[in-house]
Order: sequence, then structure tokens, then C-alpha cells
Amino acid sequence: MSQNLTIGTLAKQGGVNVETIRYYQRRGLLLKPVRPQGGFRHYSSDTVKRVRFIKRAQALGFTLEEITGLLTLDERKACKETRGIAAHKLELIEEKIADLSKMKKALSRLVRACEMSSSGARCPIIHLLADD
Amino acid sequence: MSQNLTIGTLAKQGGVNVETIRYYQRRGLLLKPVRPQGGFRHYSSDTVKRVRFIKRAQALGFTLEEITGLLTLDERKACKETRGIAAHKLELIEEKIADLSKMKKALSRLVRACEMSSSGARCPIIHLLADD
DNA sequence: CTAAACTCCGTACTATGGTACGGAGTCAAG
DNA sequence: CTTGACTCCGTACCATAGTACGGAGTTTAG
Repeated sequence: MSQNLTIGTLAKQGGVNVETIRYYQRRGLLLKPVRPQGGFRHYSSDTVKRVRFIKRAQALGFTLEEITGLLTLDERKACKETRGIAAHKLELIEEKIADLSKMKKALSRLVRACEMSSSGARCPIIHLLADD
Repeated sequence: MSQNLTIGTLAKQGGVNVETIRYYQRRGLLLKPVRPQGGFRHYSSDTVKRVRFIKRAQALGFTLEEITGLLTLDERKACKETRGIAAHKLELIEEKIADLSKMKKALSRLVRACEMSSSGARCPIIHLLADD
């Protein structure tokens, strides 16, 4: 992989701000490449992939801390350990799906009730939310 | 409705902290009842319901700002609007579930591949994580 | 070669949803 | 009527995930 991107290009290709790159570096999600004597740091396209991975994982509801965990999968050599971490993340994902499914069920029940209510009636969403 | 609860009782019955009640007052989600000359403010059980409404709506993924919106809707006219907001949330939730399911699939594929890899081989997680 | 554009770096600020603190005043049980 | 628990109020602080700023230095296009 060639090391030919400056931070601005990296940010653009990763779909984030330069400041976000720096922030990720501070948080340890991205490494700071060596700074050539007084010049600019250079980044590889692998880093672009890494940034995109972070954004994808974030979009799925992972926090940066969790993503840090996911990313260490990429850095470890012990396959067994890696598998353990991945399996744990899988459990987290399943929990998240379960939570969201509960939310979805509750909300769609409300929306359906609302759609079926006669126009003069009280809003069922407000009222179903209001009482236990 | 009798006005007989102090802020502590309200908080307890609403399942939140006293500080949260004050915070909701600052945010305009709850009104501050008049303070009787130098005494304590009193709250009604309606306020308990309102607090619970807020927490329930939050659990469904609404932000406090959105909940403020829901709370200030005129009941008669706003049913349609409420339904719109709820339906939109529902869409977001469904998208999230779909994304998470994709992630789940990818990760479990990963774990399976890892389980089957020979001990000398490079951990397959690296490559599978790299492209979605 | 100059000037714009970009980078570096530290620090400070933003929004969201609260929590904590401290010094008052007030209420209620013993 | 005292003591301890509770309330009032403003302000400060927490975590998360960034964004903004300003004064450097560096790079690159014309």
C-alpha cells in the first residue's frame, strides 16, 4: 500500500472532517504515521478503509469504544482470542436487534392504532404512551 | 387532581432523579408549579404521568426535543402529525435493524470461518472485516 | 518566487442528557 | 424546638462524539 495521502485527502475519501481524523488519532482508533522531518504525515488507502469501517460500525449503533474493540480484532494475531471477541460482539448485536425489535413493535402498534382511530377521537399515540 | 407531591416524591414515582425533574423543567418539558411564599413546590399525579410519558417515549428512541414536540401538540389537531413523527421513527428503527442484521450475518460468518481455519493460517477475520 | 491552500498542534467550544455540589431555607418527627 | 431530611437555586461537571480556532510551518500552482 502506498503512503501517499495527506490528512485532507484521507478525510475526504473517508467521508469525514480532518478534525475527526485527528480525534480518532487521539482516541487511538487510528495511528499517527511518522511525521517526516517537519513535513506532512502520509496515509495509506488502508486508513481510508479503516475510517469507513468506523463510520459503518457507528451507523450500526456501535460506540467508538466498541469500535476500538472491533478494530483490535484486526491487530491481534491470536485467532482464538479474536474469535472470542468477535463472538462477544455478535451477542451485543443480537441484543441490540432485540431491543430495536421491541421498540419497533411498540411503535408500530401505536401507529396502527392511530391510523384506525376516528377523526374525532383522541390521539391514541399520546394516550397509549400516557397511561401504563 | 390534587397537588400534593413534592419534587422528591414526583421523582420517585416517575422513576427519575430529582435533578432530572429540574432538568426537564429547564428544558421546558415540565412546568414549574408556583412556589408558595418561601415553601416547596407541589406537583400533581398528572406530572408523574408526564414524566413517565417522557421516559417511555425516550425508550422508543425519541430525543427530548422530539418529545417536547409531542408534548406541545394540540391533541385534537395533532394526531396526524404525531403519527407522522412516529412513523418516521419506525422507518429509522427498521433501517437500523436491517443494518444490524447485515452486520450480524457478516460477523457470524467471520466467527465460523475463524473456527474452521487451520491453526497455522492467518486469521480470516482481517480480510472478512476489511470488505463489509 | 509568491501566495493560496493545506497541515500541525494545542486548546476550547458545541450538543445531548443528564449528575453533582454547596449553601441556603423549610418541613416534620420526636 | 431541635435535628435531620428534604427543597431551592445557580453553577459546575460528566461522557460521547465531535467542531472550531488561531498561530505557526509546509507544499504546490501559477
